[in-house]
This record gives sequence, structure tokens and C-alpha cells, in this order.
Amino acid sequence: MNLHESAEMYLETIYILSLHSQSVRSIDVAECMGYSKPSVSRAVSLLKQGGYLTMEQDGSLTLTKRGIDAAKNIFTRHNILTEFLEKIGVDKETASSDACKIEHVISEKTIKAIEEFMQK
Amino acid sequence: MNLHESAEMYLETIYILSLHSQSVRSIDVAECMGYSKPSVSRAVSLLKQGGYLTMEQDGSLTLTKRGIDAAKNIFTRHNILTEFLEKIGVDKETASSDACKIEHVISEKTIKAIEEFMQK
DNA sequence: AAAAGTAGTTAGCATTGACTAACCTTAAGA
DNA sequence: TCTTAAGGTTAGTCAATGCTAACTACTTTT
Repeated sequence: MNLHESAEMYLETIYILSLHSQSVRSIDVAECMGYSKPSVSRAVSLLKQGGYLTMEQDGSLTLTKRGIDAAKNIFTRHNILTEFLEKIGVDKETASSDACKIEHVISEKTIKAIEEFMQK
Repeated sequence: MNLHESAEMYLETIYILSLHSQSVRSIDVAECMGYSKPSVSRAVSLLKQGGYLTMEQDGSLTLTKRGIDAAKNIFTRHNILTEFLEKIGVDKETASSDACKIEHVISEKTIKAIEEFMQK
């Protein structure tokens, strides 16, 4: 299963929500992303199929190792990009929202280059 | 008409081709982008509808002022991003291919910030 | 002139990823 | 207990954007 951009966003969102809360449900994801319940329901079911998460009987979502790895990867990219954009003078909000779009399309090589640039 | 990412790519391609050739036809665009004729045909017809270009009887495409403006905007973004990525150590090919994806999603503010950064 | 190639279009299909409407189940309140 | 609310799912729709198959209209070649 190749992770599409939307799947990456769902995983990232679930991951971030789980950092701040014991339990993450589909409805929380929908609320956070501004999507409808059915949209999240379908996405979650695809992620379940792909082995990225499991759902308890009470509806709470748990990322598998695979899900956590993927989510962390995107989240890290997001943070590197945001930090970088802020460093070159972009305001916090724009930096984060642009990072959110760039994080899905940029190559590993470029992320590495930005990381190295930041260390100087 | 809000320009979608694909429309931007078509305009940019037509613009670049027109820099190197007297006449740009749909088939040239298809060849250049690796798309099928029907895909280009439909895209061109949408761009025509949107007032971004006209098509002569012989099939050659001419960007309108509106089309040129939009194409130049994307092309400029592309060049700024590519130059920037190369500057921080990304190889030419990766820089260009990443720029091609980022150019459609990045905000004006961020482009400005990168431009300013480059001037230092 | 007949055949073949070139360029564009039309029709219809697939995928991604959002939506609404409507339904089910379970828990909470009157 | 009956009703209501909350959360999740199913079914079906829509738009964007790619595709193939097949058609049309010219032009070129034999």
C-alpha cells in the first residue's frame, strides 16, 4: 500500500492528537481536520486495511508501529520545514500551513539538505 | 475560474515551449508532459474557456495576456525554488523536480521570503 | 485516387478524495 | 421506559485529472 497524501495527513493528525490526549476517535480527527464523519470513517478503514492502525470496540484509534513510523516521518518533515521557513522570515502561521503542503511532495534529499542547512 | 495545479502545469509548459519554438501545438504539450492527446485536448479546452489561451485553425496555441501572466508567475516560482534548492546543496535534477511540486502549493509570502534570502 | 499518417476531439472509464443523506448501536436523560 | 444524542458506517454523488478506444479532418505518400 502506497501512502497517498491524504493518508499521510490522517496519520499525522492522529499522531498529533494522540500526543495531547489518551484517546483519539474518528470524530476527533474529523473535528481537527474539518472533514465529515464519513470521510474520516473511510480513511480510517483504509488505514486499518493497510495495517497502519487498529480501532478498539469503543472507537478509539491506535497507531501500529507502521502507522507511528509513517506519522513521525511526516511530522518530522513538517517540523523541519516550519522551523526552516520561520528562520528565513516567514510568519509562524504561514510557515506551518505551507509546511503542511510541502511535506507531502518534497524528496528525502531535499529534506536532508534543509536539515543540514539548519544546523549551520 | 480558479487555476488548479494541473492547469498551472499546462500553462507553464506551453509558455516554456513557446520560448523555444514559433508554434506550440497540443501534441507538443502532450509529448513534453508525457500525457495523452485527449488529456491535453481537454485541458486546452478548459484553458480556452477560462480565457488563458486561444487556438488557431492550424492548432497552434497562443497564450493570452492572462495566460502569460499566470505562466510567468509559476515559471518564476519554479526558477526561484530551483535556484534556492541548488544553493543549499540539492542536485540540479532533484531541485528542479521538487521545485515543480512546491511551486503550486507554496504561498506568496514564502516565495518572497525565499527571494529575499537569496539576495543575501 | 487510395492508403497511411498526423493532429485534434468525443465518449467513456478509473482513481483519489471530498461530500450529504440516512441508518445502526449504544449511552444518557426525562 | 421512551427519547434523544453521539459516534460510526453504508450508499451514493461529485469534481479533478489521468487513461484508452475510436472518430474526424487534413495532409502526405505511393
